[in-house]
Amino acid sequence: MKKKVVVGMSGGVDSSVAAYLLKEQGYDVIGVTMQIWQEEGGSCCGLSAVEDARAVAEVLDIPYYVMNFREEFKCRVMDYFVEEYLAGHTPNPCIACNRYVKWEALLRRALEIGADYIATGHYARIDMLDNGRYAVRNSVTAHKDQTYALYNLTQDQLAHTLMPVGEYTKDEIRSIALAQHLPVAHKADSQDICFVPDGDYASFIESVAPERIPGEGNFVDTQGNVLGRHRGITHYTVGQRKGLEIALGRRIFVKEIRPRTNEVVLGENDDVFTDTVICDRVNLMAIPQLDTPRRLLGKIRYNHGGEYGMAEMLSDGRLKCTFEKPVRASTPGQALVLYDGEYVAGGGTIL
RNA sequence: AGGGCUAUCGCCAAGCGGUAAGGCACAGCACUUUGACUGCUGCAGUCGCUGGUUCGAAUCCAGCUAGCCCUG
Repeated sequence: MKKKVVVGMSGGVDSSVAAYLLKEQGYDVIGVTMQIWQEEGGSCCGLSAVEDARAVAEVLDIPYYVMNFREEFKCRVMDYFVEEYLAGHTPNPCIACNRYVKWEALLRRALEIGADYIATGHYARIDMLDNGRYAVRNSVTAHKDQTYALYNLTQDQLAHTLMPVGEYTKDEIRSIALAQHLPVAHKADSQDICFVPDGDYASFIESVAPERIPGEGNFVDTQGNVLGRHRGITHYTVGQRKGLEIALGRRIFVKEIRPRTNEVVLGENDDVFTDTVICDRVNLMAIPQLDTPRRLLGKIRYNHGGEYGMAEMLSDGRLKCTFEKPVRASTPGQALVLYDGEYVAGGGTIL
């Protein structure tokens, strides 16, 4: 009997080809588009996403459904996103969306309708290791790797997930889409935060929580001297230079955000490097535990080349990574993702 | 209401008689399946105002205006 798999179809090239590949591999494929937020125009799951995904499902001749995940998405992604910024952190909504919506919620619904797996169009692979653990593995194309945003998936989620696109390069995926006459073959890659299409996330936060946004405050230097006024801490993130609207005659960067005092600390580029990063909410993936310090490659943001460091668990359950070379702009709210070779060893939320 | 100094792009700042450097800020584009970083491009027909000298002035001269400092 064929294994049944639910493919999350965003209407983009990657997930469309994922559905095709799985069908070719002999799976019983069901296409699903997750409805996750209201307004149209978004790259992720707006109206065009549904239309495109439906068109692809028709070409592939697979059953297709639209499932409503708006509640989960609002709660686990949008609310989280806003709360983090209000707390002076810089969230990564894609990571939260993956763990809690794309996987937790979608997987539950998929299992409910009798599926064995869910699948996505991520450029990553999933292997079961010799130690019995599932781990996300780098895509064959290091250039188009998306493992960073998947570090937070659980063992159970990974056990029920397929990522067929990870075996190919982006060019190959487009070629397949073209060859199969998928109507989305030429669609542009998605980018930016899907629920903030214009990229103005600060205005989004203001529109959602107008009564809670902290007002203006002081820009201060590392000595505490006032340098100027800022527009509110939700407008800034560590390492930022553009948009500060303060002319000091030289490039200046955000070093720290202090929600308590509503201050934004500015400093030189050199001030924004650190060699130790501590995180909590740790999720271990390829490695079952981290009882002794271990040398791993750490990335502190999507698109970070990565830097080697010693990772170790602290007694309180937090994880500390001491890098061999200082990393730039370690930012609270972002994720530290550790790699053991090609595999995601684990990760956590930077404090 | 005496004396001195200064007035060049949003901020800082070159220029010293030959036809407006640069930095920061800002904008656009590129890069990017988070926020950032980075790169590229753009950004004073005009030098506080009004006259004068000169072939030619932001640069010299006079007056005015504004700000700063010192002394009553």
